[in-house]
Amino acid sequence: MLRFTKKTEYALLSLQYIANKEGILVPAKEIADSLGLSFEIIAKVLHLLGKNGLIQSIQGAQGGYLLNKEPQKISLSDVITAIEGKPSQLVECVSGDDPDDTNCSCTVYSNCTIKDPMTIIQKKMDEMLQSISIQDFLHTPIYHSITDSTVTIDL
Amino acid sequence: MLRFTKKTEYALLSLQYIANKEGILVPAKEIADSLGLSFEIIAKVLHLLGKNGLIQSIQGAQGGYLLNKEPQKISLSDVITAIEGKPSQLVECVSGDDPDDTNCSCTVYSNCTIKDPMTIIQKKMDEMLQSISIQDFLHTPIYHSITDSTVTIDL
DNA sequence: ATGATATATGATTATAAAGGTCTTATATTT
DNA sequence: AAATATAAGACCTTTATAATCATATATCAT
Repeated sequence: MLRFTKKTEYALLSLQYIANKEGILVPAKEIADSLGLSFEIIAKVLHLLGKNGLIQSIQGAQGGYLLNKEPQKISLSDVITAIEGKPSQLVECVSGDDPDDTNCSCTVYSNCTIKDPMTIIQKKMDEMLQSISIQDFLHTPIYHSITDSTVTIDL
Repeated sequence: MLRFTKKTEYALLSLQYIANKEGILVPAKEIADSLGLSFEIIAKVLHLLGKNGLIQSIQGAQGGYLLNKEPQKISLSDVITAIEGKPSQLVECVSGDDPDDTNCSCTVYSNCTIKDPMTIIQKKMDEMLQSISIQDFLHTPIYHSITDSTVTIDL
């Protein structure tokens, strides 16, 4: 359906939140409360982002998360890959980075007649997803959190 | 999950097939047989393409389908919209053509902090989908159908 | 007219993906 | 030891996808 999953959406919101804190350890609960979402789901998303090196996790009391790279070095493509476990694939048999791959398990079409154009489309999509970073999600007009009363206004 | 649906895939294969016939009426059964897919599913896809003006349908014996516009005037965006009933939306609340829309029903985030960047991403995606046409799916190296023995080789 | 061919359309069913909750384990600080 | 916080897997519900089934309608050929 060509739609981001909710988890990807939550990941972007969380990364935006963490980035706006600039280096301060942020616990999952704070993010969940701020977004009005359940702790469990945000914890799961953050865990995936941590496992894939996008954020750093510090366990234990006073623990939390912080970015592991600069916002402009975390691409939308990175986020999707971290959350979904593999890069975006518009169709099952086209991977993008491997243009001549024979991973095509579709026995439906004896000779696949759309693979070549699909590979080009996939490549365009990848370029787009890689060109967008968390930096593009910062400096929103008004940023407001519940647990902390600072209001950032971008002029 | 950022993936084309099977119906969209079938629509592209069907449009490619019809376009390659250049003006000859093609019945749904011929396309289904050629692709090794069920008649019912192809008929349903073709019906949607017809209802949305991408192809023309002629009912009755000796009937079938043919393109209603030139291949370069049928965009990937048109195909998706025809099949899914509405344009592609990366997130529920961002429509693309209406940048200041307040269709955002998400009560989750009191102030949505990702809407603006999402609108930009949606716009980029729309541009990409509109830039690709059925023309880009033609002239594949080898085209072979079961019901007719012609083989087109693109040099 | 009528039978054959072909599209139109809704109902139904099965499978897969998404979304979310619950539970237990582990790590760290105070 | 208690409190705080992440790690990770099991489980359940809902939604979307995929495909089939069934029936109605339109047109051509005889």
